[in-house]
Amino acid sequence: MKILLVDDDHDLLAVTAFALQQAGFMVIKARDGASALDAFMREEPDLAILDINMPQMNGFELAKQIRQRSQTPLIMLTVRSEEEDVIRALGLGADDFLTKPFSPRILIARIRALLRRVGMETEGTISFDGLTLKVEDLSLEGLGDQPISLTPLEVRFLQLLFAHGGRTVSTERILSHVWGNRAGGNRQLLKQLVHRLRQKLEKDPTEPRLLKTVPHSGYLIDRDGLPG
Amino acid sequence: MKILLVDDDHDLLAVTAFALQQAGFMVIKARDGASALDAFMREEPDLAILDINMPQMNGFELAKQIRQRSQTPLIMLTVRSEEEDVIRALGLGADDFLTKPFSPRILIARIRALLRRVGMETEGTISFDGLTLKVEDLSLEGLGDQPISLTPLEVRFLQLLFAHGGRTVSTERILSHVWGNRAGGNRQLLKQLVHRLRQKLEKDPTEPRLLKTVPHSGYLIDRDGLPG
DNA sequence: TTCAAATGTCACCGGCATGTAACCGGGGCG
DNA sequence: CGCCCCGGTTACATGCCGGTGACATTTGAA
Repeated sequence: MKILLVDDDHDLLAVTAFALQQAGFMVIKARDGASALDAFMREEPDLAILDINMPQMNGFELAKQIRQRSQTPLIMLTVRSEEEDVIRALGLGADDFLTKPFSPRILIARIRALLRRVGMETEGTISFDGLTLKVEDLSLEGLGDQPISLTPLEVRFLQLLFAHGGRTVSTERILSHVWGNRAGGNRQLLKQLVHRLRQKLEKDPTEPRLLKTVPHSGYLIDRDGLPG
Repeated sequence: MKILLVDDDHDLLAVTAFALQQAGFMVIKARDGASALDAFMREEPDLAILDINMPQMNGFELAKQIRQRSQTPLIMLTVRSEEEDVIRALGLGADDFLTKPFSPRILIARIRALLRRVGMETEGTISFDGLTLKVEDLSLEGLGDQPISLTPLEVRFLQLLFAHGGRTVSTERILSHVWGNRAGGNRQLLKQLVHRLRQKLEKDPTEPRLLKTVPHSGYLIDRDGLPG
């Protein structure tokens, strides 16, 4: 999991980066808005943490620039705890906001919560209406007596559908989530993934009850399709 | 957008609920964990805000119970700002965490950010007089018992009519909205779209009650044509 | 290195959404 | 009366999308 960390305070940058690395994240560092945007484009991090007060380009502008390009989760930091700042940051598209000084453990907990919400968390489990997806075990429980073992791609796919709790997820979203930008809009990849997954999950893969297609839109996990 | 608000402090519950209603949310209130869980199952809110300190069942346990069933966005509240509480709450599946006292504006901003991240902030549905157009699902509910599935073009068309809530929309406007510039003023396209849509929506497509023609002008959705 | 699982690529099919053409009937109008 | 514009209707053509099976390639563990 790759995180872009942007702050002009050298010491804080170092100590926060260290904490994140301890927690198992790969950290890209930047010290001003311009180079941060550059690094963002080059490295394509899974999440970005931006300080608001910076030379060159401040955090607000940087957040705006990033949001124009991608939906990457954003957490913003500031020393000031002005109400206006928080509202402005969240309004610009930031997902969370922390006031300095903050505990590294809390930052990490919030990162995890955010990654979980976007379906990118690589630890723990996600449950949905009787089904439990064990991310680390690559398995899904709650269908038959036996847990069903999954492949890494299948887990990433189900994570996204679970995180959206029964609502339709568009094919574009799925493609970018499972394959990243590398996918190149290749729908064939998704067709195969769905096909293979249905062989495992559905009693009758011809008539899907759980993993349903919404034509010209996307896919969804359907609670009505569950036994009982 | 329906929000479940749970807090045992009567005054705070009232004032927060009021602020949320002002912001345009529908609020379900509960004052303890047990009845909150009950209300959650019954109302199926789009988001829940839980206080941690509560009689019967505390916020942690409530969050855990909810998370076993669904991925509904959760925001947790507490007076104590203990680091352990925050980490525990986020670890249990909460998406955000606020320490009392908090500004209602910030709560609302964080709600919006969360809904946006989950994809619920977008115009996912448009309602008009008992009819609900679900854009993501390409479906229309409120006519028969079953939702009616639509095509992408039909959704774009109905989006425009719904947005104009019962007023006539000119053919030119429809053409450019549904087909963009590519339409080239081709009336035939619209004729077909209307015809096919009436086959789905109208009981007697010969005698339209819902999707009416305004000769030499355009089309409109007619509330009088609705049952009941 | 070897082998099996996971993933990517190709080709094809069937169905449906959409586009296109032709025709019908009414009404305004000369 | 005869013309034509309009909206509705029927019929058919076309292309895209999703599903499927077969096969190639990559990856990872033994």
